[in-house]
Amino acid sequence: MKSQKRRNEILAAATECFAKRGYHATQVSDIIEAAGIARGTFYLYFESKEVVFREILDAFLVHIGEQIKTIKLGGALSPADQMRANVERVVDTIIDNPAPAKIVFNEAVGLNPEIDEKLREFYDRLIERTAISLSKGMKLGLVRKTDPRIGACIILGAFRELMVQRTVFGNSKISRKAIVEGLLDVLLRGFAGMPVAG
Amino acid sequence: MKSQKRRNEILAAATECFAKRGYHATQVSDIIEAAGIARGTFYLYFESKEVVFREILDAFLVHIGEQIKTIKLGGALSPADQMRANVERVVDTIIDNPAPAKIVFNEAVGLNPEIDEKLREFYDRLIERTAISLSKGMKLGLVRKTDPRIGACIILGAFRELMVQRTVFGNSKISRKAIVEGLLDVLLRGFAGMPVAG
Amino acid sequence: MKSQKRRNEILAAATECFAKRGYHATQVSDIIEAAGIARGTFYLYFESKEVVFREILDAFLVHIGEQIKTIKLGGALSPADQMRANVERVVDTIIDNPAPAKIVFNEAVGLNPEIDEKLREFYDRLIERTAISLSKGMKLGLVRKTDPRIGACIILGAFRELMVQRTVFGNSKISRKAIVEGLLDVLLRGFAGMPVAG
Amino acid sequence: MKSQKRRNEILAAATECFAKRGYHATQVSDIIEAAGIARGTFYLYFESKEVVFREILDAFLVHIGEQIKTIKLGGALSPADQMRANVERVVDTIIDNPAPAKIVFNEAVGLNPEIDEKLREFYDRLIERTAISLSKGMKLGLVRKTDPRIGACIILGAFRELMVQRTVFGNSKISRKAIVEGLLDVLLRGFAGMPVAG
DNA sequence: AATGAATGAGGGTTCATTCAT
DNA sequence: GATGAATGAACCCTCATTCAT
Repeated sequence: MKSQKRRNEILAAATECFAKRGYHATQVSDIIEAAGIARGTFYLYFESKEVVFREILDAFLVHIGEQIKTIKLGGALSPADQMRANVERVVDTIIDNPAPAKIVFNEAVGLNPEIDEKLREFYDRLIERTAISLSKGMKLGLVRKTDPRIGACIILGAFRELMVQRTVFGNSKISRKAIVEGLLDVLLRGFAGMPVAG
Repeated sequence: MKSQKRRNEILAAATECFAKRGYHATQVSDIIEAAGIARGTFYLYFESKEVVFREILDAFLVHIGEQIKTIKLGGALSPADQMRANVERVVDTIIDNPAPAKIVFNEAVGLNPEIDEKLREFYDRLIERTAISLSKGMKLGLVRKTDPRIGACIILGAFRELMVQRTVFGNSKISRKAIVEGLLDVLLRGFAGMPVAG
Repeated sequence: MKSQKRRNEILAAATECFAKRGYHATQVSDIIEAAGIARGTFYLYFESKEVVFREILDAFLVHIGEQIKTIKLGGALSPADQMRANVERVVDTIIDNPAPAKIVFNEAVGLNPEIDEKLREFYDRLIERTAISLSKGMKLGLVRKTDPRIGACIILGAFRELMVQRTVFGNSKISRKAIVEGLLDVLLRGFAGMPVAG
Repeated sequence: MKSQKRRNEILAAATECFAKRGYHATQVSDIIEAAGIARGTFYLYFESKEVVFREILDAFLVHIGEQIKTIKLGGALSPADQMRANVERVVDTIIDNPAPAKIVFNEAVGLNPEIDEKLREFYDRLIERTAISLSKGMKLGLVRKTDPRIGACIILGAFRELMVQRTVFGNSKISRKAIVEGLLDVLLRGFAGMPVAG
């Protein structure tokens, strides 16, 4: 109850610090100062600096994962609309949580093998799910025939880059709408201005 | 002469170490061991660990930058072919230099404000150039009308992701050809299997 | 009344902890867990961890001291029997209280100057009393002429070692009887198998 | 060579500190101050505070062990003389190295399970060897029939106590000669002033 | 130029003790 | 009396950098 609240305060303070300074540059001193607590209190709630970091990461990845619903046929929404809804939910989640997003994009890779593994798994699953969706779409004629895994990488990479621009570099000119519309438009129709032979 | 050779040996050793372990996890001890030199010798050639890292980064970014030629009209090659040539050169450069590539993708962001600034500049310039190319293409009717900066982010993000998969995760199933063809195919024509209204 | 009982519970729990893990390795957390009380409660009954330790030590030393009666002449028991009775009482006390015994043998020296001083005083008094008894015995011809303090050290050292074997190393093959008989036999008659010149 | 010398300097400084203040109370700061070196230098030669302690202990136990020669029959020296020589060598070694001796007697037990095990083994071997010697002596009629292990404990305990008095409590009134003569005299002939029935 | 022993600032973690409820 | 969350001084160890040889 109250203890949970204190825990969340520390988590929030740590998230801000990690986002602002990065993992290595943020000292436990920064976190406890930001949280307004004593050194010992920090260790009352978390085993170590690394554990806090991991928990922030985990929670955010889970949260993001929950925004992505598997696309189903025959429902009220068309596959394209379902996809758009997925994109919108994830974009909103990231825009609403810039600090953990920045941590994931910026700081998480290369810190330690376990964390790397966790991130890799998350990303692999994401690619896998996307590739499967593309494959289904191909069977239904909704998606052109391409290598689904390469396609998944392209989709996620494009998406990731737009989010990084917005979150890490703080380029807020890149609006929610521009991201969603641009992504869907380009990825669906391509850049080519006129039919390309091939 | 000989001194220049020694310098390059250290640089090479450091590149391997940074690629394998990341910036923070590689100690100066690792570098000098890999280079087969004494501790003091390292500091004869480089001011600090950070300076070596910066130099590796710089050299690679310059090298990559050199592979990208501005697309010109009216030459021997069509704009599309020039673009393809650009993509191929960059892909080859990255595939041939996996260690510095891994460093750039994995480790470079968040280390320190100066390095971040440098990376950001590099990336900004890349986006800028890409966006300008897209704009030109739009004027010529070669490229569909879209927000050129968003388009540039999508292109670079898609590209980056494919290279990360190959370099960082060591997924060598993603061949040079698959990258180039997949990227050009999808980005030019889009995923949509049939004309999309709108 | 009830308060006294709670105090004793804490004392007992602390004794077990100190005996099992040693002074430095037992944390206040161990004691309160063993006692089934809250952290603050511990400090209602004792000023500090060290004070508890001191109290355990004191009580045991007093208790041991009470088992040793000054040997008197002309009573119902011979001096030898009085000595034997002393030895038996102390052995029994130690065997019945292995935990505080282990603490005294194992942990008490070197912790802090005050405790050291207290132990030293106790031991000095023990040696003094033993030496005086030996001196008296010498005057009466019951004890051979030797340096009484050296003699006292030998007696107490031999005794101590047997008790340590039993208590600290848990060597229960060393029975009460073996200790008492062995000690009296050897110390009275010596190891020599045949009269030794000198 | 020079490095070995520095190592020994640190070892010597640490030995003094441990002897003076005890293991827990001596900080690495104390050792480096005593050795006149910087903090990092300490860790250049030893992994940790505990490792230095262990090394001091080990070296001293080995050294002591080397002073004790197995008693042999039929040589130039009688068994009694060999025993006396053993006692004299060990007493001299301890008197000449009061600091490590104090550490072994005072500080070593209860620090950590591994160290405890090592000390216990050393002591067990000592008791074993002594018990075997006593057994042999009994067969030859040189030693009266008693439980050899109890006898060994008595001998070692008596010896230990005399050395503790001298080393730990700094009681230099207990001279080398008094220790050797007192020990041999009492242990061989016993305290009894006149034949004791039994 | 090369060496490697020496340096010491810096930071994460522990745990006995306190105090508001 | 009892509780347990909060405190913060204390201390060990790391590692980039220096400098005498």
